[in-house]
Amino acid sequence: MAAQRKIPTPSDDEQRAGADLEDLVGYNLKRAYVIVSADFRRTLGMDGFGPRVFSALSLVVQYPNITQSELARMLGIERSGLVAIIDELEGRKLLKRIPVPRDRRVQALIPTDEGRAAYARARDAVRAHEAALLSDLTAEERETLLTLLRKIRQTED
Amino acid sequence: MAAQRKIPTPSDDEQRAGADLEDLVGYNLKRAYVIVSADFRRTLGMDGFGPRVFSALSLVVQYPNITQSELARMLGIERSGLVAIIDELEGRKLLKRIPVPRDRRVQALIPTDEGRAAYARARDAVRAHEAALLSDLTAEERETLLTLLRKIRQTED
DNA sequence: TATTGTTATACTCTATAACTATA
DNA sequence: TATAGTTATAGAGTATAACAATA
Repeated sequence: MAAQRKIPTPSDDEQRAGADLEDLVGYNLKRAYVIVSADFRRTLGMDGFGPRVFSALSLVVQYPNITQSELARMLGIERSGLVAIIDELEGRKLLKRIPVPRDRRVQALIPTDEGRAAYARARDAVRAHEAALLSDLTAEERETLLTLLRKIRQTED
Repeated sequence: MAAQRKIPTPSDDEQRAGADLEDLVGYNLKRAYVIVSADFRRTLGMDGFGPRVFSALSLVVQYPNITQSELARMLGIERSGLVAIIDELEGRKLLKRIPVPRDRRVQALIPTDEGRAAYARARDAVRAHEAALLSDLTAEERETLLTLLRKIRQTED
C-alpha cells in the first residue's frame, strides 16, 4: 500500500504532486535560465553589461566587420531591436559604425581596442561565474547539457 | 599546421570562430527557451494561455486551496506579479478566490470544474507539442536534460 | 522591388515600493 | 510589528509596421 503523502494538499490522479510542470522542458528551461541570468547580472551588472549587450559585443569582437542585419540574425532578434544595443556600445566607445563604400546602406561594426579588452575581461568573468554557479555539475554533465541545448536550437524554429 | 578556416571573417585567437557564446550555458539556455516558448505560444496562444497563466493554473489545479503568496513562491515570482494572472483566470471562470475564515487576510484559490477541464486539455496539448518539437531527442536524452535543468534549479539562486 | 538601418509604438514579463486590512 | 493581497509605476526585452536611403 502507498504511504500517505506529506506534500501540501496534493491532489487527485497524479503520480507525483505538482509533477505536471516539473516534467515540462519549457518550464524547467525558464526556471534554469532565470537563475543563470540573475547570476550573470550580479556578475557583470556593475560593468553595465546586460546579456544582450554582452552577446552583441562578443559577436562583433569575433566577427569584425559584421553588419547589424547579420548580427541580428545570429542573435535571433529583430534588426530594430539591435539599434539601441549598438548605440550603447558605440556610446561607450567599445565599437564603431564604419561606412562600407561598395554598399552605402551598410555600416560595418568593428570593435575598438577598448572594446576588445572590455569584452575579454567580461568573457572571463562570465566563464568564472558559470563555473562557480554550475559547480554541482561535473564537466561531463555540463558538456552534455550544452550538447542537448544545441540540439534543441538546431530545431531552428 | 592548421588549415585555414572558412567561417565568415573568423578572428584572432579562438579555437572555433564564435565559440565564446556557444560554450556558455546561459546563452544556450536562453536560445533554447526562446524556441520552446515560441512553440508553446503557437500551440496555446489561441486559447489565451501564456506560459505564466498556464503555470499558475497548473499549480492551482494540483494544489487546490493554495494562497497567492504560496503560489508566487512556488513559481519564483513576486506576489504583485500574480495579481493580474489570477484576475485573468478568475475572469475566465477557471478558478475562484475564496475567503478563509481563520485568517481573513488570505484568499484560497480553488479551480472550477471548467478550470480543471481547460487545464487538462491545455496540459495534454503542451505535452504533445513538446514531444513533437523535441522529437530529435531520445526519451533518455530528454530525461537527462530535465535532470540537469533541475540540478541547476536546485542551486536555488 | 528588395534591403539596411532606423524610428515609433506597443505588449509581455518582472521588480520595487507603498498602501489596506488584517494578524 | 509582520504578513496577504493589492495598486502604481518603471524598466527590460522584444515585436510589428513604416520610413528614407540605397541597391
